[in-house]
Amino acid sequence: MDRREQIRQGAVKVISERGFHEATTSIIAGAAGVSVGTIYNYFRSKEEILGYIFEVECQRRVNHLHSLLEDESDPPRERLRRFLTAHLDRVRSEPEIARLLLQEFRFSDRTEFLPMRRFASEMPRLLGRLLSQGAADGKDPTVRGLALFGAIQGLTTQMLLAPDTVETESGALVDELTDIFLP
Amino acid sequence: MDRREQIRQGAVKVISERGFHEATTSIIAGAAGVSVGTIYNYFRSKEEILGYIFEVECQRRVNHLHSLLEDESDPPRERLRRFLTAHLDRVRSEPEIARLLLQEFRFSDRTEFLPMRRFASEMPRLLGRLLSQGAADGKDPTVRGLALFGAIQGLTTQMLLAPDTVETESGALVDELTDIFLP
Amino acid sequence: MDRREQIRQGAVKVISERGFHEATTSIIAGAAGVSVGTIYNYFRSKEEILGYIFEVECQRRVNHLHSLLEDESDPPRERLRRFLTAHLDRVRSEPEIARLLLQEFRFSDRTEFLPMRRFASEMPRLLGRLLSQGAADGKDPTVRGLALFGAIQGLTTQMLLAPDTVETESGALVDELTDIFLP
Amino acid sequence: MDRREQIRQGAVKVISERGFHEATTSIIAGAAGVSVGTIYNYFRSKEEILGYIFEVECQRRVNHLHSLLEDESDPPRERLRRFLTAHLDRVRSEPEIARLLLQEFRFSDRTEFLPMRRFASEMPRLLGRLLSQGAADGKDPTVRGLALFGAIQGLTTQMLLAPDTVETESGALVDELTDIFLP
DNA sequence: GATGAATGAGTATTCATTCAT
DNA sequence: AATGAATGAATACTCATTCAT
Repeated sequence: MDRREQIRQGAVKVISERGFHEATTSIIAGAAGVSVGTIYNYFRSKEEILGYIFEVECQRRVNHLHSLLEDESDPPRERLRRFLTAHLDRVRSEPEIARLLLQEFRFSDRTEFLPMRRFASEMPRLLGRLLSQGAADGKDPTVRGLALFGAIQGLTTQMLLAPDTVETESGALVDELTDIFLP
Repeated sequence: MDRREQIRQGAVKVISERGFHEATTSIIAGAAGVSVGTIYNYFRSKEEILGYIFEVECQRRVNHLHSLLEDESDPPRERLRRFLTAHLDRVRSEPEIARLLLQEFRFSDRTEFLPMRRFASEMPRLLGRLLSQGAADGKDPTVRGLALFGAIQGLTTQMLLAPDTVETESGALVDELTDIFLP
Repeated sequence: MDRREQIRQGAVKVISERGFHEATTSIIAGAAGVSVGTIYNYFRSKEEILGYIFEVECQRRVNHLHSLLEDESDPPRERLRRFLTAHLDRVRSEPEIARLLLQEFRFSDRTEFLPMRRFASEMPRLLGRLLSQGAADGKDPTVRGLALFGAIQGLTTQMLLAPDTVETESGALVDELTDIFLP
Repeated sequence: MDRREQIRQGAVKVISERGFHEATTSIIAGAAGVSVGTIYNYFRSKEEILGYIFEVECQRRVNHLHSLLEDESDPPRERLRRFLTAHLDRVRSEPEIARLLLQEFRFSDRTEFLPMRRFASEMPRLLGRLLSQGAADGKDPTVRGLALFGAIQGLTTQMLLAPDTVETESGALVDELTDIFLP
């Protein structure tokens, strides 16, 4: 039984529901099915748990985008659609993690939060590259990458906050976003 | 002297620097030039201060957008540019407030955080309306509004986190965003 | 009401009974008649309380010895007797403090424990000076000072540990000690 | 391999460096080259280890003094000198143990600390007997025994705390102490 | 016997909030 | 209204001890 993973899962559940600060170590321990002490056999601090959650989830997303960029068999437009679809699916299937990622982002430069920072700089860069493959107009892709990254966050936030206002089915959402950024 | 305003200003300074949770009431009181006790004569709780900050700042932004919508003398594209320019200027002149707004957003549905929620639903709606005035293609403007709102947030975040990666001058940024959303 | 003093007294009682480590802040607070929080309005930490206790008590003893040294109207032998008598009286009237001083002495060089260290170096020096006034044999008084200081501690310890084995009345004890060190 | 002894030695090292309370069982285990669990196969509790350390070290000292008392071939003065010399040598060669003995003495009457208590009552008694053999003045040797015992402790403490203030070589120290107590 | 992962009671410290002055 | 001392609930983290392997 992988304790570190077990604790991570308990923490995701609790933190996404109550926020990091209201998620006490003892509640996390309860949700993970271990005792408080055990948490500290696998993590140096409560914050390290949050850092680890980001590490795992961010890596997952960055990896996916990387693989789409390397695979050049499909046109960029198609690859963007695939990424957006996968993202929205993940939001719908694991809303707690999405909520946690959006909510618990920390500006802080503590090492525990480095993965968050790297994620926030890497994703826009990669998205920018994808866009510039699609619209080879020679422009600096930075701004468009950031805009797309932000747009995705904006839509995700809305889906989590007020799902009924974004009733559009995933497919249509993806179409619209794609049209905006790769018209 | 408007005590409530005085306290709000102290709180903005302190919270934007240290985050809401590390901003103790006594530090806020110090920054505001009042005593802890006085805070509680004007606010029911520490969270109410945060709520009030959002109320003021969000209202300011919503009002501006409203006025742009009502004034139909200029074409939508021009009005969008004006809004984006004003926004970026505000970020550059009051980065602490921008940081605070981005960082302290709460999903929670406590009444104290209602202004945040309303802001997060009102702004995309208004932005959507502006966009649909510009591209009267009959499509539901919801998604585009959310995307633009998110894009603005994404750029703002980056400007605060890593200003040197978004060296583009305000004008160019505005141009690019406008081109994306009202091509 | 002098809170710092009030807390010091509560702490002396509790620490002398249970030892520093078993004396929890909440028990100290209870004994002092204040709440835990109040302790931290007057002391930075639990250890600072111990430091303060030593500061007060050590100062008291050092001062007394100083005054005896300055007053040269009586012969050294008489002054030594007066010091010993005063010391034994204090042990009998405030055994908890004596116990605490003997028990909680810390080798540690944390600033909180500086008063203890200074006490442990100052007293032997002063006692040595007193002895050398009495037996002007030109010898270095260091060793005799330390020996006397230690002898006093030894007797005190025994009086606290097993009072019945040192049944000798104070006067006789003082006589014997004086005879040993100023024969 | 005598596990109990092995653990005792690890504990002496760790406790003398960090103090009993900061010496965690796991650090002791590490220093002893066994695992935490093993400690509890040989000791009922952490405190029992401390008790055992005192038992061994105190016994060693008491035995030595006993043997000096029984061997009446040398005059008492010479025997006192031999004891003091041996003691100071031991302090210089094993300062950690001396430090531990001085620092971790417990007034508590828990059985674990009985050896300390017995030591603190036995040694002065034996020292008193030695002194009374040397100065057969018929006086009760109790006080002088306690005084000598305390004096030895006082000098030892100083040697450990501030070795440079007691630069006198061992021989001279012994001479002075002997002169004081057996003039 | 040896191990070391799991346990959870125990504790110093913080800080929002109150209320007597 | 303004103050700030007093409050005590709340919480992260430690570590002696146990016990299944």
